[in-house]
Amino acid sequence: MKEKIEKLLEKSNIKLTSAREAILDILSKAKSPLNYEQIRSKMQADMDKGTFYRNISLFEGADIVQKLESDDRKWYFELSKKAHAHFICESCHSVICLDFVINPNASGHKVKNVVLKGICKACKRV
Amino acid sequence: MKEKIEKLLEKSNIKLTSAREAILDILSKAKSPLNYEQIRSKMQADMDKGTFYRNISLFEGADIVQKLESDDRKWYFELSKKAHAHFICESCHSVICLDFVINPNASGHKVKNVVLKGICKACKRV
DNA sequence: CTCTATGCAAAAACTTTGCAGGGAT
DNA sequence: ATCCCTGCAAAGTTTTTGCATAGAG
Repeated sequence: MKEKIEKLLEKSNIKLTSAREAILDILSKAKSPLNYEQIRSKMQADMDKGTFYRNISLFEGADIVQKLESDDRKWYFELSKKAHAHFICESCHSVICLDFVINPNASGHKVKNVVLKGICKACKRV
Repeated sequence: MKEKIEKLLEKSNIKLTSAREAILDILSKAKSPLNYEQIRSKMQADMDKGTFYRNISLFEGADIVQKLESDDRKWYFELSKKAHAHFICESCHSVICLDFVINPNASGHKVKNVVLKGICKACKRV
C-alpha cells in the first residue's frame, strides 16, 4: 500500500508525510467517495481540518483525488480513476460508485461526470 | 401568469403574497434552475434572504419547487416538472436542463434525477 | 539552518433561524 | 384583534486561510 502511495506522490513531486499517507491510505481502501468526517473517523491519529483540506486540494491539483458533492453540502473525495458514474442517495447522502460508461458527447456539452440521484437500495428497503 | 401561480398555491393551501408571486414568476420564466442571487437580481423590489429561503422551502414542501446544487455550493431552484436531466458546467457553474428521459431503475437504486457534469457548449468555445 | 507541513483559530460563503414589527382579513 | 409574512440580524455549517511553531533533510 505504502509503495503504491509513494509512487503516486513521486509522480507529482509531492513529499510523503504521515498526514498524506493517512488520507491516501484510507481513500485507497474506500469503495466509494468519503467526506472529511468519514475519513477522519477512520484515522488512527487526529488530523486538523486545515491540514486535511490543504492536502486534499494538493491532491486534486495533481489529479490524484477527485471531489464531488452529495446533496448534504459536503465534499466527497475519491482517488482518481477512469470515468465512472456515481449514485447519491437523497436519504442517507451516501455516494456510491457505479459501473457506468460515460458517453462524453451526449447533449453537445463535454460530459466528464454523471451523477444519478434518488434512493439507494439500502434505504429503499427500510 | 398570475392565475397560474395562484392555482399552484391554492392547491397546496399556500397564501399568495407578493414575495411568493415574485419568486414563482421568475422561476416560471426561467429556462434553467437559478440560485438565490440570480433570482434576486431579476426582482423589481428587494427581497430579504430569510424571506426568500423560507418561501422556497415552503414551495419545496409542497412540491412546487425542486432544488439541486451546482458545484459552487449554492442551491439552484426550478419549478417542479416531469423528471429531466441537468447539465452542470464546472467552469461557469450554470445549470442547464436537458431533454433526457430518466430510467428510474438502472443500477438497482431508485433513480429520480440525473446530473451530467463537464464543460458546457458556451465555455467549450472559449 | 532552511523550507515546508502542521495545528490552531479566525474568516468566508451560503443558508437557516429567532424575534419583533407590519399588513391583511 | 389575530395571524402569519417580512426584514433584520445573529447563528450555523462546511471549507478556506493566516500565522506561528514544529519537523524533516
